[in-house]
Amino acid sequence: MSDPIRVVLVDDHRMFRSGVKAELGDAVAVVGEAPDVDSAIKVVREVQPDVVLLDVHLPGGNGNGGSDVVTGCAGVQTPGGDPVRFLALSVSDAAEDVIAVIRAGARGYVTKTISPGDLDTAIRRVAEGDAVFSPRLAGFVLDAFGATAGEIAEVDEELDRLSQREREVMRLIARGYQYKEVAKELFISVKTVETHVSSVLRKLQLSSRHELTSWAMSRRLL
Amino acid sequence: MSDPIRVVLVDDHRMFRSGVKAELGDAVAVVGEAPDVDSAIKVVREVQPDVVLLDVHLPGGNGNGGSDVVTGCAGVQTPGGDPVRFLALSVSDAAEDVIAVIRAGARGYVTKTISPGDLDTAIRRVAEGDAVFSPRLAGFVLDAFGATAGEIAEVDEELDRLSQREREVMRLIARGYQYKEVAKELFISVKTVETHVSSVLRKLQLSSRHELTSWAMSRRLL
DNA sequence: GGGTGGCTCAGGGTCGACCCTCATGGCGGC
DNA sequence: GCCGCCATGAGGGTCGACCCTGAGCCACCC
Repeated sequence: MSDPIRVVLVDDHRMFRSGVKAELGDAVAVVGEAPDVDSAIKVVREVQPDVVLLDVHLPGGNGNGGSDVVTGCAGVQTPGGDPVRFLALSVSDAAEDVIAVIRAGARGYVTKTISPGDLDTAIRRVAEGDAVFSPRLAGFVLDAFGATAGEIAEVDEELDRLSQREREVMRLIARGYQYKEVAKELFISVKTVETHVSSVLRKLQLSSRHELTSWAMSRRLL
Repeated sequence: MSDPIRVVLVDDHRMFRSGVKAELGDAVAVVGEAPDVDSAIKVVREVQPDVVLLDVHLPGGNGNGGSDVVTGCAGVQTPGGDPVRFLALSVSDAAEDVIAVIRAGARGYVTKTISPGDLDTAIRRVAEGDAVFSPRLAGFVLDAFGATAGEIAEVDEELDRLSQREREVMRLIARGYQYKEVAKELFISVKTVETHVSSVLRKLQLSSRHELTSWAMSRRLL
């Protein structure tokens, strides 16, 4: 297995990161760690690892599928070099979490109950370009993707009409964040948040944040 | 600090247990581990640790407050020896989780985002009989227990402090009704609705209708 | 090069949410 | 009879939510 695989760990619990490192030992080289989305992006840019092992529920992410987490990282690929692969590591085995993550570009999804040996294997396979899923998840992952013939598409047409940024704003608003808080969270101005919210409400044909909350809940986006 | 404190770790994620051990190092002696409720009880009986550090959401527990986890362990005390203390370690910062755990007999509750140093301190304090809570949680823990004078009251005392009319208004507001709509529904003026809402928010120590919604949902009042 | 769409922001406006103070009348307890 | 709680409501204020217009920047596409 030539050189050890270079891995970046992203998880907001330092304890957990430490545990993964301890359990994996020399099997892989942990070349970076990050507790949140922003520093994750930075670290991944710097060290260009083979695999990013990341928790789905992160501060800065919305804890809700983590698509922005992964897509945020996805922009980080070096055109010339080897691609950076993402392996999601989550406590959740909910279908929507898994599908959102895969949709966002991750190559695998395993739960935190995985044994160190299996995790090692999963990391290697992802590094080689394979897709890896915990056995319990494999079934409905295949269902979801088989059913939609190629692209994910179709799943939620209304949601698809929103841009990435609009979706991020939408999720926070639906959760009860104030504009000011959303602005701080996303590092943009309150005015920009207003603009995005207006677009979201218009595109979804809703008229208030309360309806947005119901809408989001009915689609299990929260 | 004489002998190191003897700790049993209970968490279904081996990675996490390993991380805790690695981070705490020699500060405490991890004398046992368990991934689920049954083996936790067995291990605790065997080794009689000073402190049990346990995740709230465990297989075998109901993932819903974890009271059976802790009560299960609570029966394990040796009459003669030093008492075994429980420190809950959870990803959740939801009030109901915290209160259920405390109610079940735990002496502290910290979130998994805690730093190793703080966790060490928390373990020591719990071992000495103190109660320890993450700062964010301390507030409503005190509220919950101060308000109910000793035992957790059978009925919801906070809810009892609301008058009949206030409760009606509260329900509608929590459902997303606008003041105007509530007024029409109850045949009173908007100004009266405002007054009631203010009372409700003050009595429940909330600050917005969004928090009201969460509060009401957490009590299944919707 | 021009068009399109996404992301960013500003000014300025309406209206709802929430607060404080104040006032009325009824009802029950000390 | 006074006090306290409740229900009702008004006046007046601050601030957040939401809208419209307009605008600059960038990336992509034809």
